[in-house]
Amino acid sequence: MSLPPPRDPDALPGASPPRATIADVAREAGVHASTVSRALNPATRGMVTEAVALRVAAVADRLGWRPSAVAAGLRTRKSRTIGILVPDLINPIFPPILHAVETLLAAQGYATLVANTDNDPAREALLIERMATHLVDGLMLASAAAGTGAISLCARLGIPAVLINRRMPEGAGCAAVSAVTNDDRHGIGLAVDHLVALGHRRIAHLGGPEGVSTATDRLQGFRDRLAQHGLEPAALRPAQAYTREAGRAAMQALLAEPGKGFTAVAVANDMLCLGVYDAMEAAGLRVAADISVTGFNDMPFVDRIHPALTTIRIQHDAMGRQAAEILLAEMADPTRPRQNIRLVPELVIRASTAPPVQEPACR
Amino acid sequence: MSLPPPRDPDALPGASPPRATIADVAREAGVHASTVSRALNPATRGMVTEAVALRVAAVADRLGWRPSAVAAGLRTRKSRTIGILVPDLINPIFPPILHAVETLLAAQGYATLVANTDNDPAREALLIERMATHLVDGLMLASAAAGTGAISLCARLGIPAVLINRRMPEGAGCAAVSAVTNDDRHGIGLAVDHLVALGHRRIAHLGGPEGVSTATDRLQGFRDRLAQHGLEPAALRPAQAYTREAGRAAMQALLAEPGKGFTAVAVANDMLCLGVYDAMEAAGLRVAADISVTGFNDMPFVDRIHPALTTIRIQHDAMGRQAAEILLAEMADPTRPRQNIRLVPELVIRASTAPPVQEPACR
DNA sequence: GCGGGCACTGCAATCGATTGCAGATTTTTC
DNA sequence: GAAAAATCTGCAATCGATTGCAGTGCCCGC
Repeated sequence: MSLPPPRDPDALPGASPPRATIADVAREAGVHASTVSRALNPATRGMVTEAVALRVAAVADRLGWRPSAVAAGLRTRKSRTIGILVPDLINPIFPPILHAVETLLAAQGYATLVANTDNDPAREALLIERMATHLVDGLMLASAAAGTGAISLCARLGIPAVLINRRMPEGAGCAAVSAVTNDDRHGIGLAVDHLVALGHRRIAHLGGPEGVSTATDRLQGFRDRLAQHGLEPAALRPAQAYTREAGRAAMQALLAEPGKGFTAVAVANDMLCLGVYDAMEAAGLRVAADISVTGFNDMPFVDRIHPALTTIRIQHDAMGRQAAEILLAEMADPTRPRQNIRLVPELVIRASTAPPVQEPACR
Repeated sequence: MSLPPPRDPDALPGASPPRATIADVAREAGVHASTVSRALNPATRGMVTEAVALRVAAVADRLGWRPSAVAAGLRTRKSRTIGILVPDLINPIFPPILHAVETLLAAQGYATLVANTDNDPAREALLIERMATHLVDGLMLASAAAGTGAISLCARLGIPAVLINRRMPEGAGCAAVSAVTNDDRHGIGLAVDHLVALGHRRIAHLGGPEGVSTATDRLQGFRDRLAQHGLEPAALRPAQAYTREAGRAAMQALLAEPGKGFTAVAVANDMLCLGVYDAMEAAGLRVAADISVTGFNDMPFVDRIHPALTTIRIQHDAMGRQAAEILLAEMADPTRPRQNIRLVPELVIRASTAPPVQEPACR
């Protein structure tokens, strides 16, 4: 077991005890610093005699030596640090993903640098630059939206990156970066199938913010599946952001739209659904009874909102793990072919969907 | 504006373009590297002639030079990185706190290393060691529980630390570390007052895991305030952890307890309340109508669960900001007296509390 | 018994920036 | 106009670990 380095008896209360360095260990063990380095690094340990390795390890332990990731990083140009950018940690779908990523990376000895972009491309670029400054070995981007230069910035900086939950549009350098996403088209299709099976014919879509792959894919999937059922969208409207407030505003607008009327709305994201509930409550409409609502993500606690949300469950955990694994693999071999993984989501039926009433509640 | 460094035309696809160093800038600008360093560092820029500084800055910009935090850190022993340890990022009270911390620190040029301890003291110690390895300038601990050596480990490693949301027990080295917490005793008192005002006389407490300051303070506050009303606790039971499942188990046990019976339960934490709702549903009891429930934290979305939770709202944002400010101040001046800040929470009345029924629903 | 080969270990350079010190230049002052 | 002071800038060491190369010693085979 390691002991703390001996405290300097007359050290100032605020002064930290000087950490033992590799040179201290070398002196104490009677060998050269380079030998210490080799003995203590599992990868090079075979290069030194067993006896020396043991002695060095014992001394290092006694002195409480800890490697300096900074010094090693300067020489090796690797920091054993991975950066993770999320648009907004407050959105509860991210913590589970992050947890999976962090757990896997920590087991491999990596530390994770986490930052919020707040959906601001300028801030995103700044944070990537800053992470480059800290010499991150790789980046996980849960924040990338079309048009932000995030991917090309990473490429320019020479930082391996993978996308989580979002992907680049087909064609546009799609092959340049790996991504682990949900099969968003299929997912929203499940919601449409469910609503149609319940008897709904006038179905609206409340989408995500433009430029975000989850939004465009879900919109696309919505139209396609509806068409397969021989139906037309009853109404379409994107939210300004994936927030509760944006969901409320968009639903309010949808309800105010003249004409058509709809008996169900497939919403692009659970967070938006909270706003949809708010808007419906304000308009005196009942979820399920008047208008059926489906979400997307099955984020924590939506089983406890009222009425419990019918939604599409995604694989947070697998998403985080797979993305981390791909990143590690690409760091080890940058020429590795890029991957585009789609995890398949499933429908979770709860209480926010019901057969339509005869007369559409909304106009 | 900064331009990317010129691409090497025959660079391998996987090869990253070599970053410009301070020496490159020095050569190009016709000055010594030390002058470049001084010219580019805002703090030392005054030591250099304006004209030289401008010229160096121009060259640096043209070459796309970015400082290497790693190299600078090696020399200065500062990484411009702050570590943050949370017990479990999935608990939604942490993301808002983290967001506030991250935003404030990022504005000061700090990056944040985030890790989950999963409530495991061994993992916590390991992570602290690893962060020390990465030379973090300071640590924010949202995970500290009594008995873990986290604080003394930080002290031994010479890393300034502040506690968030949790604090050390009085006496036990309480002065050794600053903490920003809620006034948990007062907070739970508000819940008790509210329940008593509604007419409840048989009130139970479902507490947090033992050894965690939020749990002991809230328990203490519960007893004290109840005593002030001339009442005794109807029942007391700690949960094993701050999780939904632990809440369910504890509530189930509470409901099975023979004797007394209670018409209301003050729960130590919103997350536990979700489990309480689960247990009551399973037992065929209605929240509010049969047993009133109060939470703590006002975490996101509890206004949308059914029935909407009456709870104690804490100041996430202020908590994060103040803790970050204190940490920065203590990093700048380690002899600074420690602070113990208690933020005052407020009661948010929703639908999970109601006057008691005549006959206690539970036994 | 001698040379070749192998297995260790030490030497010294290196990563990229910072900083105490000293030298050089300019400015100030008498 | 010279001495003193102030202002810049360069030199070189330094932070702590890694690693290519060279050297030493040992073992083995012929």
